[in-house]
Amino acid sequence: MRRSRQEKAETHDAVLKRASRLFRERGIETTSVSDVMAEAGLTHGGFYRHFANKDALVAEALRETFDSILSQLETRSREAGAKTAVGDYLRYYVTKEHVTHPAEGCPIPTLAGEIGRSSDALKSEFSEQARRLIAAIAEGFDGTDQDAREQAIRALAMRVGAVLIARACDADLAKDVLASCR
Amino acid sequence: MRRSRQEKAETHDAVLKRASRLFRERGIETTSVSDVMAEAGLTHGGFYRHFANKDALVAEALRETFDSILSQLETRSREAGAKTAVGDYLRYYVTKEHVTHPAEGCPIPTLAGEIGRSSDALKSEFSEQARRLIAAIAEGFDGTDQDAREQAIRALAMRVGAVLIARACDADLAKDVLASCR
DNA sequence: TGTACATCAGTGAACGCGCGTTCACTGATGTAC
DNA sequence: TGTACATCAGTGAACGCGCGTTCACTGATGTAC
Repeated sequence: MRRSRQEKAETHDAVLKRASRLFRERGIETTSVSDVMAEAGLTHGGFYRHFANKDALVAEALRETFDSILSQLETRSREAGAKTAVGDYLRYYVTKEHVTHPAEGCPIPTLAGEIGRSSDALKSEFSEQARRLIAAIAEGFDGTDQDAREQAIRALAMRVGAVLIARACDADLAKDVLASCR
Repeated sequence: MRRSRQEKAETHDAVLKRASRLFRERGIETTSVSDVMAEAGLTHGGFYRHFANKDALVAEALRETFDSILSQLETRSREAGAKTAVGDYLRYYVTKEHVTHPAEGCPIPTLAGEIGRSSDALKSEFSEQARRLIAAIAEGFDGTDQDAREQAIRALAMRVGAVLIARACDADLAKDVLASCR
């Protein structure tokens, strides 16, 4: 039952994409290796042909998640300019759509809590990705580089907090939180 | 070995206070009933004389946590006025102290992610407590009630996001995030 | 106030369960000639 | 190009472990008289 190199690469990619969605939807600790493999149509045993352990999957899935978000942002930026791209992203960030569909959304509100309690290696991976996102958002702001970066951090932080709170609230309060942070 | 009514109440309170700290420090899912009981100097078996199940502990501990924070805020508000009390709280929120000591800090950055994925009952409890905190923070802002409330939500959301991100980052990025959100 | 009995706070062994990880196995793919 | 053998992707049973929860038990507290 050995698979070709290409088939292996396809499996690896599929596992990563399923993991990326599941982690954002259910959290890291609450998503099992078996869950991820089953979602990719496989059994859990084969997992260790692709990843050293669950931590390695988490790190790789995190990179994959940010890669996907950043590449969308860059594409839109080339099409319509950085200001529009960033404006659209920040507008989408505080929508009901984003709050109710974490699997397709930003990993920060869902995963940052758990990452904060995990290994330095994962924190370091997260930091790298967060820096990239902040830099991309800063492209949409005016002023000196330093100034734009600070504005980007504030814009992101407020929206991360808003989505985090909105997801933990009843519909009524969630609505107020989103409206106030628009 | 039966204990008096007062001793039972003291035990209940101790368990709640330990749970409040542990949940904020390690997260809900990652803190076991045994951990909490051991921290209170007891064995796990007695837990069910105090709580129907772990969910009930989580809900009660969440209320206890917010009660404690709000009572501190109110005391300070009576001493120095709402503006100063709220100003102090928001300043403390984005300090290194708060980032590195989650056990004594606000439960929102640590627990909101997990609460968002849990039962409606817990979300409803969280919503009630969040509304109280928002109302207390709004006391420190000017304008109409509606206006002050929206400012309070924005101020809280940005700081929740900042602390959440800072805890998941390396020291370098954490510093920038806190500085930008001050 | 004293006594007899019921109650129940806390203990520690035990339960079923799902977790991350390991491993012997299968058979198609990769490689060396 | 064909053949023989080594490799290894994926399977599914098995592992040790810690979890939430249950339960028989102990003996001090609470209550009824």
